[in-house]
Amino acid sequence: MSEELRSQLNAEQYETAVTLEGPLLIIAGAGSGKTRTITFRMAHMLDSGIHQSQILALTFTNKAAKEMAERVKSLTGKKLSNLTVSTFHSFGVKVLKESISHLGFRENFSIYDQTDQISLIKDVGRELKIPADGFDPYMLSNLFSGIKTNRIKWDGTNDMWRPAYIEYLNHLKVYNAVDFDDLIVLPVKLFKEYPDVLEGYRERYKYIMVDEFQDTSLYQYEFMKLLADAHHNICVVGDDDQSIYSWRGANYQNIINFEKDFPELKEIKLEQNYRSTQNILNAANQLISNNTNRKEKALWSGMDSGKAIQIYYPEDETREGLFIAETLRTWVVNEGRKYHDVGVLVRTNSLTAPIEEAFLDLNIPYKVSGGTSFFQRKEIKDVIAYLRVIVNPDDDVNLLRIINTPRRGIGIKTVQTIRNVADERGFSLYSAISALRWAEDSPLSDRLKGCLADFLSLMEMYRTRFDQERKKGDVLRSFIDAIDFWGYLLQEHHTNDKVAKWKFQNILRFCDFFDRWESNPDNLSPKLGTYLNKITLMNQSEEGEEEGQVNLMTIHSAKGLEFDLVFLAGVEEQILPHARALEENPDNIQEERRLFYVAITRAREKLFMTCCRTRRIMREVMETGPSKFLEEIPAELVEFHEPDNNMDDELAEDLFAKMKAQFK
DNA sequence: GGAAGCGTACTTTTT
DNA sequence: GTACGCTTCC
Repeated sequence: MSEELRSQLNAEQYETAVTLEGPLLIIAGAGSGKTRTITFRMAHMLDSGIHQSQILALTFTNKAAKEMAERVKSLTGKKLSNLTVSTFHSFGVKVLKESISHLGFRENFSIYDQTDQISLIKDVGRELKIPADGFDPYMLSNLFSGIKTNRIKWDGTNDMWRPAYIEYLNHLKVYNAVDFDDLIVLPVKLFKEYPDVLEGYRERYKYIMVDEFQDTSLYQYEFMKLLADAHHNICVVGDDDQSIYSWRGANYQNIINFEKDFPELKEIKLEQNYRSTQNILNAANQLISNNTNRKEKALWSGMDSGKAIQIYYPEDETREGLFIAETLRTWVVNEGRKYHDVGVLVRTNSLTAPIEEAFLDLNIPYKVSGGTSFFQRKEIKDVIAYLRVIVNPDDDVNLLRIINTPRRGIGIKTVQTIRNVADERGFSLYSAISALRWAEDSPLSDRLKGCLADFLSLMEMYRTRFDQERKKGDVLRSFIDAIDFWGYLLQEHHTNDKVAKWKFQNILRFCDFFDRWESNPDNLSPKLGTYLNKITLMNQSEEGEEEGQVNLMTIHSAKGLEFDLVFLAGVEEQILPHARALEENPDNIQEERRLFYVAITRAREKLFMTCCRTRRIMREVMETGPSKFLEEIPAELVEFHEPDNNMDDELAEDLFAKMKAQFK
């Protein structure tokens, strides 16, 4: 490694970056320069003659994958189109794309997100005539996920759902569809049952790196271990204190499994924090020391103690939003800072709404990450559903979504008839429609047969066009025109054509995304199916990295990020710790504390927390109390700003109204 | 049989 | 805000 790069790392970071062979466990405390260290490590690998195609780096979010790839590229100045940096799930897709036929699926399979999965479970319920009361598709989706990944066993309490689960699996197979869990579970199955497939990947990927290791599930660990077992060049980086995905199967016991499975490992701790002031760090350290069963860490910072943590008690969530908006604007204006250096964090997505309102009122530029993503919007999902059926006609869930959207006279009764035929013959709906189209003894009227025939020829025509034509973006535009989606939107929103216009704008944006993806030179095989699989795994529209915007997001999506100024809103009992998490299992208090820890350690210079005295939760105004986690932060690190009781409600209301008017 | 209109409940975190 | 269910109308 060059002297210049070396001088940018401390001793432990350097050791991490130059240890390329053998198993390596990095315990990287919050803000310890983890990303920098592992990008340097990858750069060093490339320098040492390891070919880019031999490296596999696995992350949890697309954002993290993208960032890591970009940083390695800019550090080395190389193009690196053969370097694999991807999420576990995307890597699973890649494996399945190549070899899923062994498992009885075809390579044009659909991926079902939780929404699709829930529609499928509803269909299964209807088919098995399960009475609606006590049938909770959302709960079942979690149960099935637990069963599939061995986190939950069948027992006396859930046994009655077994037939539904079996039916669910059958349907996936018939529809040629896989769910999110399958993206990990099926590759593992493939590796175990077809050793030559596994061998191929072991040959190729000689160096593996796993980021956010504390968030791996037992299944993902197995996936990773199968790949690494041949050569043992595996580096995992994690921090048990930042494990916040246990509800999704993450299990930081994997750190212990790793020590057991790779006993010759080298362990390095990165404990110097380069991010936060000493005050912020002390608060975080004190808080997290209340958790048991941690790996001991002594995070220290070379920085000044900095400002005390500020705690405010707004009257309600509207004023909380205004307080945050006001305060951060003052900071930006008075100290000449940028809006993008501010992060506003919340426990749940629903808490963003009042804060957004305040930002809109005061004209503060902001962006929300997480929440309902662009690709989850109804109009976009509809278009995607069409494309899914074009790629994979057997995909019943998506077929049902679009068969009568826009309306083409195929209603519930007709679908029911088709469903019966499909079930009788073990067909998918699409095959059943094809069979019924010309059938003499068809139970359908000629008019309906005509509608179905039109639908089929539309889909078939565009399947050919998407296959054969170069500019698929234009094919997509032509398709949207052919189904008259604009007319449909107008009709659906005849009371408010602004909504229709906005939705159509989104569709056009979607077409633009598609163009950009298609014309990206790194994109070796721009096939429609590949694109669909990619966006199903994409949470937010990666585009739009605009500067100068306040970042508003959940704590979960803030992991890995840092901001000069951080606001943590809704620091109240019931919210942080979240009531539902504790209800599920009182031990979850530790994970809630880790969430709080992650939130605090996002801040570099200044940290504000707000607890409302009352808050509207689902239309009801509730009295709320401050989070008990606040008591775990040493008082000398904190400045409390007690609510001003002299100011009565009306007066305050008036004041805020004036304040708002002033900035309109 | 299919479409349109209205009311109600929903929101813990994400690949 | 939105998705779903129920009722009513064509």
